[in-house]
Amino acid sequence: MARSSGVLEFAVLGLLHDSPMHGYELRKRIGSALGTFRAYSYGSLYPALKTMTSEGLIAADDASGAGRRSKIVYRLTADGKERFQELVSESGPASWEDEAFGVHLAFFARTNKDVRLRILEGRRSRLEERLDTLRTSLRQASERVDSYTLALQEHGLESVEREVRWLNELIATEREDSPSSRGSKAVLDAPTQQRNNKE
Amino acid sequence: MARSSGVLEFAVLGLLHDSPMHGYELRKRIGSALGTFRAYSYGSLYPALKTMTSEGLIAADDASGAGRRSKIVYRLTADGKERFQELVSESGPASWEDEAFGVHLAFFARTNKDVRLRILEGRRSRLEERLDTLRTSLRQASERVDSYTLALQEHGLESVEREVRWLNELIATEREDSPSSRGSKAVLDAPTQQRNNKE
DNA sequence: GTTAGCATGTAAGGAGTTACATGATTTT
DNA sequence: AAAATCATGTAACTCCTTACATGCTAAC
Repeated sequence: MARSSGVLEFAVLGLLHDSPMHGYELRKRIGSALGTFRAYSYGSLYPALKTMTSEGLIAADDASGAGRRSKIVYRLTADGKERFQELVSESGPASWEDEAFGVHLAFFARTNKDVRLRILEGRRSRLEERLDTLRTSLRQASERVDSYTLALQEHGLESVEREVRWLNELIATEREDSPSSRGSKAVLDAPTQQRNNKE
Repeated sequence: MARSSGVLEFAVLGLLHDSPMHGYELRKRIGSALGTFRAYSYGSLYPALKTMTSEGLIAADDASGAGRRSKIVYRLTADGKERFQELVSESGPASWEDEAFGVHLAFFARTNKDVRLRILEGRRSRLEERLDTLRTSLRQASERVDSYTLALQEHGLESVEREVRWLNELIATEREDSPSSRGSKAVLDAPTQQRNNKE
């Protein structure tokens, strides 16, 4: 029965956590809450809402008084809240990927500090891997390719470098206010978990 | 018969333009030529090569001497060259989208200056629209959302601003060496074409 | 002789968009 | 009363990935 999954489900749960909403509004909020980086069409959203309803994660308060249609307000169920807690606490490799990282960050306020640090540091280590690859390929490229391709790759490299610096600031801020609960050493040493490196 | 389309086709044509290659190598080159921003699996590439062969855009020099399989070298046909010229000369709205813009830039060396300027300026105007939206939503967000969501949106905004500055440099360079062929005024005034603004 | 990397391919399915179809409500 | 925008929904389709299956070739 079409198991719901991914960023869209996560975003819906997170937004409905604040307050019930109908699909149309949900869609706009997803677009702005997730920054630039993701917008969904109704063709994705409405079927997803149906699936999630049938899974019991959300419930439709169908506001049709008489024969009218229109305005279905969705709210989170207890199961939905639980599911959201699961998702928001996930700090493994999957949560440092581009899209997933974005949603996680958007709902950071509902996580605890240890999880936040693990995700931020995980993300950073993921980007550092990418920098390695990029720098290597750029060194080789310098002699083979034209100036445009080079410019493109350099710009890409600098973007990643910028994100790393940005993460460093976030991590520093995170450590600053209240020097972290016990277990801080474990957190500091945490990342660089083995990831499936097929390729 | 499965009309081929999009970034992958474009990239294949562009790379085969340099020299014949087999699929395996094509895949690696696509990954590096297109910077970070796109990599395709074999599950996409090989079927695409088949389709393109059946369309006559590329031809398979099947190097199987006797009963052996393995190593199919693809090369561009006359039709393929023509198709590539069409694609590379396309400077309309579609070419300023993220992915499309990336491929276009990767093959900029095979375009003429007028096309390059139209694409760069188109891309810039597209990003400026995005900046507008982003700045507006950020102004509203400042009072509603938590510091993490804010940080995410600010970082997104700055990334776009950076790309605009980068484009400005590319455009300046483009204009610098040889002050442009006749028709320069038309080129300078060109962009901001009406785009389909449904939303 | 076995592991690693080169090389090609297919089937099933996931995730999302576009285009269409419909209707309610608000604004001008 | 027309136009805009709010609101919901579906069907067809596109594009791509994953997982699997196969075999060659070089290096250790």
